Amino acid sequence: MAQKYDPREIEKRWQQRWAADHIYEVKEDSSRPKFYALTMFPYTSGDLHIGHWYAMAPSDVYARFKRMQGYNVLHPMGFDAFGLPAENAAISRGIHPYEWTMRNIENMRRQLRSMGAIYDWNREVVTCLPEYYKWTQWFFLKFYHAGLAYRAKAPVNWCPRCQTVLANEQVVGEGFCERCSTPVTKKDLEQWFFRITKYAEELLDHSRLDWPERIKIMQKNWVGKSEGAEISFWLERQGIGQKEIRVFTTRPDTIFGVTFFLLAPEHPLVSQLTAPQHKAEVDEYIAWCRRQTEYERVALGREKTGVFLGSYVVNPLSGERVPIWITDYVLPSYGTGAVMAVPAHDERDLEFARKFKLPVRTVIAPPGWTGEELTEAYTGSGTMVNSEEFSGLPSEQGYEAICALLEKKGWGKRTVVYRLRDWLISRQRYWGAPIPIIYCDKCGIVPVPEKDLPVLLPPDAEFRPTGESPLKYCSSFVNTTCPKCSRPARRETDTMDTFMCSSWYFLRYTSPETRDAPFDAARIRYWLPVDLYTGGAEHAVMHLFYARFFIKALKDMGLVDFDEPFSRLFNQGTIIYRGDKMSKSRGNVIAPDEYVAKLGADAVRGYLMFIGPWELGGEWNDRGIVGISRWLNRVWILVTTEYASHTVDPDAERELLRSMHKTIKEVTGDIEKFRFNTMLSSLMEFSNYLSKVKESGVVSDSLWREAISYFLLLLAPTAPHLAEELWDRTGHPYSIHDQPWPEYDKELAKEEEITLVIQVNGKLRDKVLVPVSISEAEAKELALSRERVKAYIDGKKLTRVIYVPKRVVNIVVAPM
RNA sequence: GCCGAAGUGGCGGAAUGGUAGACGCGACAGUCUCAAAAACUGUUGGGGGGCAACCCCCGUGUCGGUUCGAAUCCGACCUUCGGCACCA
Repeated sequence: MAQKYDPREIEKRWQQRWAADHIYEVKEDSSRPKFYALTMFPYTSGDLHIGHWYAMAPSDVYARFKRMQGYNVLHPMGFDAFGLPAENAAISRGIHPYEWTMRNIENMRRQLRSMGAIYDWNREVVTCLPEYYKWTQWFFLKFYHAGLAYRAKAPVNWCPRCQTVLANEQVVGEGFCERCSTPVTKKDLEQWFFRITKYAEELLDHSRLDWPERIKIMQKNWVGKSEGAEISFWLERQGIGQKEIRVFTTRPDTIFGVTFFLLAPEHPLVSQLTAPQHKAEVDEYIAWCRRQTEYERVALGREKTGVFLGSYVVNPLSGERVPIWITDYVLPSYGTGAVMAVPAHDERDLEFARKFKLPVRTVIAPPGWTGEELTEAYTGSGTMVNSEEFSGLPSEQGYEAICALLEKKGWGKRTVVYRLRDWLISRQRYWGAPIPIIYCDKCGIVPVPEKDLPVLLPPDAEFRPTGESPLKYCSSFVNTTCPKCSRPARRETDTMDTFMCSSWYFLRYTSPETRDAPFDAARIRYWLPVDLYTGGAEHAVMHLFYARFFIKALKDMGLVDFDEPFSRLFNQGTIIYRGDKMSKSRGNVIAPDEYVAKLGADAVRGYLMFIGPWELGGEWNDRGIVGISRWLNRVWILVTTEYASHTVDPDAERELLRSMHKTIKEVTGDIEKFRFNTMLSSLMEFSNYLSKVKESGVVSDSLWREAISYFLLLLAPTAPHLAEELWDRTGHPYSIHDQPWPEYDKELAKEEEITLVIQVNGKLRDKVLVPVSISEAEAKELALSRERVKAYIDGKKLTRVIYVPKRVVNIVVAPM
């Protein structure tokens, strides 16, 4: 009696053997082409759920496939280990973040091992360990010395009740504190920034990247490039040290339609431009704005607000005097924080004008305009009117003419503005890499010397229930001496955004043991850039964007010789369970462990890939997985029970060879396209077919053995344990995972006969099996002579006969 | 509001200009069994006709169009999901 398929026993045994033999250890090898297949590393939340497996199992299949194709494949794994949840655990449960994180890593490593991936654990990277974050700090210093890091005041999320800074993730719903549900406000603090805006233009260039179109579009929108002009409006009032205020506009051609002028409430000239009799009202408005939450301020469909300052600017082209207002819809951080308002041609300005009864003047005539008042803002192009000497020009020409005039007179210039802001990397938290800066009363801002790195997190910090940064109150950490003058000094207590850690982890995988540098330069040259990066689309504009910036900056510093980290990007979809994205906080996670224990990792891997196209994600279904499990079981029986050849039928042999080569072709193509669902369908069809062949026993023993071994090779990336076991049991040398990927023979894969479909007026009327070699004339003649077709064409006029080789004959008839 | 993706049996999905529903789940029927489960075999889009082998009509979110032929291409719309959102 044959042994039963016991995935638990098989998987454990092979995982141990592979580990003992180090078969997945990766060495640099210049004789083979390299392939760096990277999967986004997980955050150390504690448990991997099925969503993580959905990201990791198919990418492991792809990496295994490349490996069998002869590439030297680096497919590493590590842990994104700094971050807020660890600190929250410390506050609520009294566990130190380090302990909480390391315990979680322990468990996640166990889960990852059970998946049977080709991760080389010698290359593991953990971002919260000093040997890693030392280099995160080192990079900070590099950026600092390159002039890419600076300190500035910036608003942070502030909970007035907890008296503490909140990270964006701690602001929940419509702008409330996660802990006490108080509306969150803004508070200005000195913080560290990275000058990512310096790379805005370069970051727009995706031309050499094989990335999904939608991610590129999201990044483009994030950069938000706008071309326009900067124009100076003259200040009427003298004696305030400045004669003009500059605005940015994308529509200089509408300048004759300016009927009022807007400043952000935060604009530095507001107080000087406020007339005494308006001061009280202006102060009150500014105070009101400050009380607004970010969410309220930016909420759409909100009524426009603002106050008149009591002063005026002069339009440089028309010489017209227009009133200055302040309003919160003008953002201080975009453009110049000042706007020339053209209500006739801007929706927001029109709303504002209507609310405050300000004049509206049409200066761009829409096609067919006859001088009536516009009912809504016209933002398109048209003919310029009411624009002095520019009247009559098409607005596109007017744009150019006005820019030229402004530049000639020195009143303005063409310019480009980006929505992208500099990257705020300061976090007022404990569980992150400390920013290696010291403040000295005498020397000012002093970077920690490289030799003193890492600046270690103090293990004895106190975690307060309010969530205030423990570093701030940890005197052993804060108090230090100035590296320059040796006097008492204070350490920076902010830590770095975790996106800093994930901006370079893929470099560290190449040489995690390197002590004297963040990475080994020669190995970086060998492995980088990453050939294929896979992960969730939620990182489209944060992680992926920061990492690109990071690498571009390193390139300019001469630390690496490439300027894009990820040549190809692929986003898998999301696994849904009970109508929602799987997450711990939603309480709808499916743990892989019980399925692995019951049905085996191979079944879980297979089922996840069978759900549908990888990029679409899908709903986890408890019942669906048994289909894969049953199939693996049938494969087991197919291969482990003996084959008995009765007769050898050459036609059957040819048919088996054809089927085999067709399957190789399809499986190879599907993996390349990440179509793992149809890859599995092909494998199933082939195994179903093999079962039929086995029943009839019409092929030779040797051909049967060959077919089985090819089948196992194709199955190996998907079900690595089962394939290895069956490879072993069919007498092949260890290991199947060191075998070359099979190649198909075009000639053998070719069909000999095809089903020719015969249509009349596009409707299917008959089918006939014909040799592939059939000629067009033969096919047409055959189609017209078919009994069933005649019934539809007799008595009609034959107008055309269309032949599509190997597919269809369509007979077109018309009534007589 | 803008940008992007997607709508196909009871369900997941296949087919990206040429046989709609591959493969799998579920359901139904059968084999085995005292019985049940498991396993295996068969049937399974809807409607209609025939004793039958079979045959006909309809059918890929909606409405139009292009084409000999459309799930697939084009136009308008509806729905769902993701992202951005007062950026001058």
